[in-house]
Amino acid sequence: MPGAGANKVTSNLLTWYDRHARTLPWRTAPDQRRAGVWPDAYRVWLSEVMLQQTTVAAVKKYFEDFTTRWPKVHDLAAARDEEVMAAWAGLGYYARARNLLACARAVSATGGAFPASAARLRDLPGIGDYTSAAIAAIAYDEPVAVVDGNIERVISRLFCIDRPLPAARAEIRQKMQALTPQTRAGDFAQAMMDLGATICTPRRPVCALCPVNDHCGAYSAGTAEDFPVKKKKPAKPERVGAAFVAERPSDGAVFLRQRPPSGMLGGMAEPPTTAWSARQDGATGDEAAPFEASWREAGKVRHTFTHFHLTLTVWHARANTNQTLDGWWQAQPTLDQQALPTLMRKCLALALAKP
DNA sequence: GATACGTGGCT
DNA sequence: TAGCCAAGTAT
Repeated sequence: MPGAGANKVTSNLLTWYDRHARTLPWRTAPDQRRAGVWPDAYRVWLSEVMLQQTTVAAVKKYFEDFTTRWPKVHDLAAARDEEVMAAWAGLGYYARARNLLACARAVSATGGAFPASAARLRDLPGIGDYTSAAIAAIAYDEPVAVVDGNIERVISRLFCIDRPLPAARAEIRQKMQALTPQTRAGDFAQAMMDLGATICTPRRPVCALCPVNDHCGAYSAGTAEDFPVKKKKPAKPERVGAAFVAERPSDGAVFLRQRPPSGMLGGMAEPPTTAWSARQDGATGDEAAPFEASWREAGKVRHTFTHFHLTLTVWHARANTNQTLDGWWQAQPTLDQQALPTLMRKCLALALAKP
C-alpha cells in the first residue's frame, strides 16, 4: 500500500546501500563515514555541478583532471577563465563552468569554506534546489530532501504518482522529505540515487532485486515502467549555418575566435561560424566568410543540441589575412588545449582531415 | 510554468 | 534511426 512503511523503506535502503553502494571517485563509502571520515565539501560541490544532466561515466575523467590541477577551492578560484573553460570543454552546458568559477571565487573570497546549510548554498551561482540539498546532505548530513531525476523516478514509482512532471515535483519533494532520516541523510540520498541508477532504471527496472519492492505501489500493480509520467517534449527544429576553417600556409595554424560570453556555447572558442538560422534563410555559402580566400567546401557536420538539430557546412581555405580580426591563430598541436566544444572539434576535424 | 542550455550512450 | 535519457540551473 503506497505510503505505508516509510521507516521500513528508509532502513531497507540504508542497509542495501551499505552492501551495494557504488564506488565513485568523489564518494566517501558508508563504512568510511561510519568511521568518522567526511567528504571534502569542495569535491562534493565540484562533482555535483559536473553531474548536472551528465552521466557518471562522462564526469569521471573531468573530475580527476580538475581535482588534480586544482586540489582546493582557492586553486580553482585563482585559475584563468580560459584555462577552466578549456578543461571543461566537451562536458557541455558551459554556463556551468562559468558559474563554477564564479562560485569558487565567491567561496574563496570569503575564507574558502563552503556554507554549511542548503539554504545558504542555494545563494551561490550554479547551485539550485538539487545541488544545494545534495551538498548539504552529503557533506554535512543535513536532513534535507534531495530530489534529482533518479529520485523523481523512484518516488513516483513507490507512490504511483501519476501527475506528470514537472508539476509533480512538489509532491515528490514532500514524499522524499518524509522518507529522509534525521541521521545518515547523505547516505540515504545517495542510496536513492544509486537505486535509481542501477535497479529502478528508466527502462526495464530490475524490481526483483529491489530492497523496497514490497513497499512499492507500481511494483505491486505491475506498472513500474509507466512512471514517472512526463509531459511530451516538442520536436526539435532544424537549423543551418556555416563554419570557416582557415589554415595559415606558413605554419598550419588555424584561425579561432571567442564566442560571446553568454548564449549557446558562451565564452567558448570556435572557428568563425555564421549565425545558426532556421532552414528557410540559413547562410551556408562562403559569401558569409570572415575574410576573402579560396574557400573549398569540406563537408557538412550534423550536431544535435537540447532543443534543435544543426547542420553546419564546413569551409576550408589555406589562407592568411592582413586584416585585423577579432581572434587568433592557433597552432594545430595545441588545439586540444583550447576551449573548443565538441561541435567545433567536429568542424575542425573535418576541415583538417588529410584527403 | 516554459524555455534555453551540450553531449554521449542506449534502444 | 530517432528519440530518450543522465546527480539541473537561470531567466
